[in-house]
Amino acid sequence: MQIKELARATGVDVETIRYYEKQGLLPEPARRDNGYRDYKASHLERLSFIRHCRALDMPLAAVNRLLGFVDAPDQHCGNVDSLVDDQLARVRARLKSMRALEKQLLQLRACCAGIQEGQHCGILEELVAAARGEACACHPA
Amino acid sequence: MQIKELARATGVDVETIRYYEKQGLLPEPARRDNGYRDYKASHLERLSFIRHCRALDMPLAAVNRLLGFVDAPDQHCGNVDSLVDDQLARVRARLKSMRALEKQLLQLRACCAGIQEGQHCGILEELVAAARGEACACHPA
DNA sequence: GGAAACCCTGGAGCCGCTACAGTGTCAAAC
DNA sequence: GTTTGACACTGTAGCGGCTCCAGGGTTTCC
Repeated sequence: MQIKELARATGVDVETIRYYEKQGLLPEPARRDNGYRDYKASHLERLSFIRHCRALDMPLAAVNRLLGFVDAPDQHCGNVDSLVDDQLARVRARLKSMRALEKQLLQLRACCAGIQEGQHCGILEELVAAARGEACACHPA
Repeated sequence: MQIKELARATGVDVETIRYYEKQGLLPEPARRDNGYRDYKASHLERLSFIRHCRALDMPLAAVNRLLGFVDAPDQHCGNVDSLVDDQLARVRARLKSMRALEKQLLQLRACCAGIQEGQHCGILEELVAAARGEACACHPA
């Protein structure tokens, strides 16, 4: 299988595949006489695995460790568990701050609602006030 | 005011302040005889403004445009409005995908619940199955 | 006069790609 | 046989928003 076929089969960009190889996530495939990479089914599977983990937004380092467990399946499973837990914790932390952010932006936007009379922009005034340390709509005291 | 004082007053790292200057977000301050930067109150205010926008997770380019509106306040306010709207849309899109992610990770973690008998790791099996294109807990068909 | 704490510049590193430039190879069409 | 086009290769640079480091200078305090 040429790289393009692997790319099509997995939905991963060609450059990304080469990048994963360079990062040691995907084993180096055999080469044809012309130097082209020649992938086997095992590469496809491994690449799909990687993409699946990436779809869960795991950092490549975590994916790499997971691959290590796949390769050495007699390892203790608790390590896998904690990788997933870590990822979950990261996602939840981000969710929390994103929710706060949404609220702040909504409040900020409300400052501008319909005024728009040239000189006075409620949003800008809010932001400038906030920069002066005063209470602001998005970050109330 | 020396850079360290400005850093303390705003909670921004010294290196980050220099970075903002290099990026054109913070105007170059006067220099003392020894070459040290000498900041004024206006710098403090501007830096606070930048940090406030960054706290709303606006990209620096958007912050820069906002600063332009601050400097030329007779601009039409609708531009400011749409900057905030864009940011809100970005945040909401990320919120959506993060929520999906949380769900997926929860389902994945449930595969492992308490089994842990050496050889069989539910999570790994899930991920490997998913890589084979089968339905998986985190990404059901 | 020596140590600690500050300042400077310029450049590299982080993540996970993405996008080149410059070159080589192969298959099909003319 | 040659020309086109799609594919392949390597290596390097860029993105954002910092963060850290090396290698130097300055100030302050004991």
